[in-house]
Amino acid sequence: MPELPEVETTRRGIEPYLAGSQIAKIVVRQRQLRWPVPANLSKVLSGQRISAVKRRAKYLLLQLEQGHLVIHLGMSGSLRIIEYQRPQKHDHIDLILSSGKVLRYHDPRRFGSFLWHQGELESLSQLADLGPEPLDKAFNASYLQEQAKRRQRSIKQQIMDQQVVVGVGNIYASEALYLSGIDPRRSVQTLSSKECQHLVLAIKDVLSSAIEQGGTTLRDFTNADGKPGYFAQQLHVYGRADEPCDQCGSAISRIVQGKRASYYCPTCQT
DNA sequence: CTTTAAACCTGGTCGC
DNA sequence: TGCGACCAGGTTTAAA
Repeated sequence: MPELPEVETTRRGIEPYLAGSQIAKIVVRQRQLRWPVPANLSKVLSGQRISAVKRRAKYLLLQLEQGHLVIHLGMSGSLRIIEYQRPQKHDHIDLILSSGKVLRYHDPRRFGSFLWHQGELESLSQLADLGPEPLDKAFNASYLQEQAKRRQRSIKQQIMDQQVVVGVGNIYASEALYLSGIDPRRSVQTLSSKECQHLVLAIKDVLSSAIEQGGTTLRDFTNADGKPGYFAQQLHVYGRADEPCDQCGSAISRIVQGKRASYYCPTCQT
């Protein structure tokens, strides 16, 4: 389910349990994820202490003594902290702490990943070509306009490109374009600096408020039965084809761009 | 180099 | 109730 807010919410949820604690062992029930889970993972990681729980883009990074455990939730992955109990369907990996608590990885579609990376993060290929974090100062209007010169494509595809800016997935791309009043089909080069400014602010807004709302449900995070603290974000256009626009009442349109659905208001977004 | 399509998977929904 | 088609929040890799 994860876009950046869900990943950050997950990070905040698991950090208190993981930071400073020691890994007892790792149990892998299904190693066929996006990439195969390393066979010797438990042997390599057992006994190591987790010094920090970090995030870069949609990757979660568990900093250990000798490297990082690199976790991606793909399209359907989730992590939660539980007291040990019998694994359910699609509970692929347990990271068992010395305390007895378990970090359990669940992922029906298995597009996620669970990798061990020894040494410096800079040498990790998955992180090498990523753009700035959306909530960072480096992601601003002039940067976005500068990036627009490099390629010819729609603004929707531009902001979903992880090399341009990380963490903007299909839902929040549509939402941010709605909030800034920009038609998703517009070519990047046609955006004025004012429009770039609006779009950047909208992206920061929609992501940070989603993270904030995630925080309000974090108390549910350790619930054995429940989903991790995912939240019902108020969505203006995503998934609302043919429903009336909140602002003007026009029917929301659904189109396909780069094989992904885009939703927008044909009246408010120009 | 850019751009597009296919691939990795399971599960839910919709129409017949 | 069953079956096929299509859809799903991501990213990499191959092909054009």
